[in-house]
Amino acid sequence: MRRTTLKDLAEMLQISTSTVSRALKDHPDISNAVKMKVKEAAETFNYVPNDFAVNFRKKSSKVIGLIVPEITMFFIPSIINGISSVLNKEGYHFFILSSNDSFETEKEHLETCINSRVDGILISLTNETKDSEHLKKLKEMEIPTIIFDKTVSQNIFQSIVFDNVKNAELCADKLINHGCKNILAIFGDENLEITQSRLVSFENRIKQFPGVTLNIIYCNSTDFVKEKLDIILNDDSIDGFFAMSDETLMGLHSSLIKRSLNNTNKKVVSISEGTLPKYLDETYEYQINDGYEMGTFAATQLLNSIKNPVSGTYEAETTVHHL
Amino acid sequence: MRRTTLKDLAEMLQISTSTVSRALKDHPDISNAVKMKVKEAAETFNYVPNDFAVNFRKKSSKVIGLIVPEITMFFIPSIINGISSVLNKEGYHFFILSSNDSFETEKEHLETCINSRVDGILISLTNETKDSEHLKKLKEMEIPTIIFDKTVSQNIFQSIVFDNVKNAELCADKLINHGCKNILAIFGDENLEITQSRLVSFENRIKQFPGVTLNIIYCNSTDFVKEKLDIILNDDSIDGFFAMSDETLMGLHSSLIKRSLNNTNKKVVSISEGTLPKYLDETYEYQINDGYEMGTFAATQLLNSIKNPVSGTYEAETTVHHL
DNA sequence: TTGAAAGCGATACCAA
DNA sequence: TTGGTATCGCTTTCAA
Repeated sequence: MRRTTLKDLAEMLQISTSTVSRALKDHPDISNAVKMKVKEAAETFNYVPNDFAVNFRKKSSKVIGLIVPEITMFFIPSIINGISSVLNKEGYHFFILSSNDSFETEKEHLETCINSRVDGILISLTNETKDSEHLKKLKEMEIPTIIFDKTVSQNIFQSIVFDNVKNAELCADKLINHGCKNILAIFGDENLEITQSRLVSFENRIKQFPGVTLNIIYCNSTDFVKEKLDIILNDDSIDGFFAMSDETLMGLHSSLIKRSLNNTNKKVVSISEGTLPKYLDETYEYQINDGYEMGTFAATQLLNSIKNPVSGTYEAETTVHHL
Repeated sequence: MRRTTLKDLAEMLQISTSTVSRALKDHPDISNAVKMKVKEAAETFNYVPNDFAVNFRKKSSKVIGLIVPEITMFFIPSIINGISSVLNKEGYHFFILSSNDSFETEKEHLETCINSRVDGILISLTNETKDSEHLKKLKEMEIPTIIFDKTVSQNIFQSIVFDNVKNAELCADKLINHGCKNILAIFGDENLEITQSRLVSFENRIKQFPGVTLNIIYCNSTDFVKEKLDIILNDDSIDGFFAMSDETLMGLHSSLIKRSLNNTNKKVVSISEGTLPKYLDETYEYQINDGYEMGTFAATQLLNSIKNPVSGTYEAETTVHHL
């Protein structure tokens, strides 16, 4: 079914398309009589402006590309909510593209974003991504981009990350304050920067307390956590646990309840996105990485740089924000 | 920065834009010499076709609108993965729009989809949505639409739902087979069709076994589950639990471990999306509603009706698929 | 084998 | 206050 266009209305009313266009958006130049006539016709013929054509004309798609390494249940829903809340208000939409933890797919998605002329990009990098070479093209094409959560050390765009150092230290403090003497810390993929930063700060913090023993394990999946813990938990002297993420926490939780070790005096502290914790054991303690907040912040920063484009490289463009 | 256009290339090479356009897509009419020349120029000047303009010209946005009642951690990630997997392969993208459980917002999102000329819509309705009046416009405008998961009884489009009757019955059977005699069933919002269909079939099934007692509670939030269970669990004679969803299951789980009632001979059976269960108690049993599968199926059906548009109303259009 | 030109639906400048 | 017209970037028919 052909939809009514400006031209259709113009022909029906025997006036020009320019007049119709202006009447529809209450341009002051147009007489009230004409405005009325046009609006009435638009109403009766069910005229709907074609945003697609408008954006094309205005050279702005009003679309943002969101590229994430994977669609996880812990982080993605909250970050989507955060992003939506600021973008929708401003008339923007966004595509979700999942790299499925593949650097190649990430590159393809970037091409897709470029081809479809997104107005900006929000990207969280895959574990396979080691540098930001492939992002330079975006810089050349002057496509506003914000990197969030998973990033690399060299920044050519603004990036937004959680304050891993602070969070890991605070978790360490909680265990110490609870009087734990024999701590088991569970980390994720050893190669990730996110793991390393949490590891170093947690470890350093614990080391400041001489009487405390620290054991560390790395598990890049929830199942792996369970597997390792099945053995480790035979050591009943462990009195404190640290999980660096929701994924590791879930493995830990599963193992503890299996052996009925929850509800004991063993303390569990974790860095978490925050949605899940309310479903687990109420005695666990958390340091929250708020995905919603990251989403709103990232989207806001992106809209800012879309509205105030800068040419060349400024310091402000490569700022790292700690949440 | 202005991006290189077809016209730019044409001017540089002193040939027409039509020739450039055809050369770039290996049209048989074009001589190899010209093709080479054009492709080389395109390469050196970093030419990227403007999908936006192409789609505009072709009157197809290659965009699907995904409207969901809310962004939950249980269902949304898997359904997004399912949808992505089929759409991306076909060169389509999709917007996510969350109605935040508001009928008004749902209507607004539909307008948005219409305005931005999406090629099709995938929609799951809010709890507030009582009929499909507001969807008729889509029918008039011939916008291919599929309703999934949360739907209403009158269908003017194809819909895809989980087989609630079957799943609830199978869960009942599992409890019975385990020898449970005093069952507590936890349901969500009493007003939802999804609740009613599960309720009726579960109840009917249990009633077929005379010696079995069934208690039912309704809780429209995880917290509410915990609250109610805090009292109910004083009744130690309950030997079987049924949770109708991930949300209710999480409340149940939380309450059980709090009282160390997991790992006992009490049986827990639940209808679940499937991602979460592997993190909980390994003795729980599930009947899976696979979100990924629903996503792929819905997207596939949608692409079908985009490719084979039908005018008027056919029976096939209003089919209800049970997953 | 190539080019000219119309057109997708809207906007905005310049005239009148 | 209104109309004419070029234009956004590309595709596609019709002619040459």
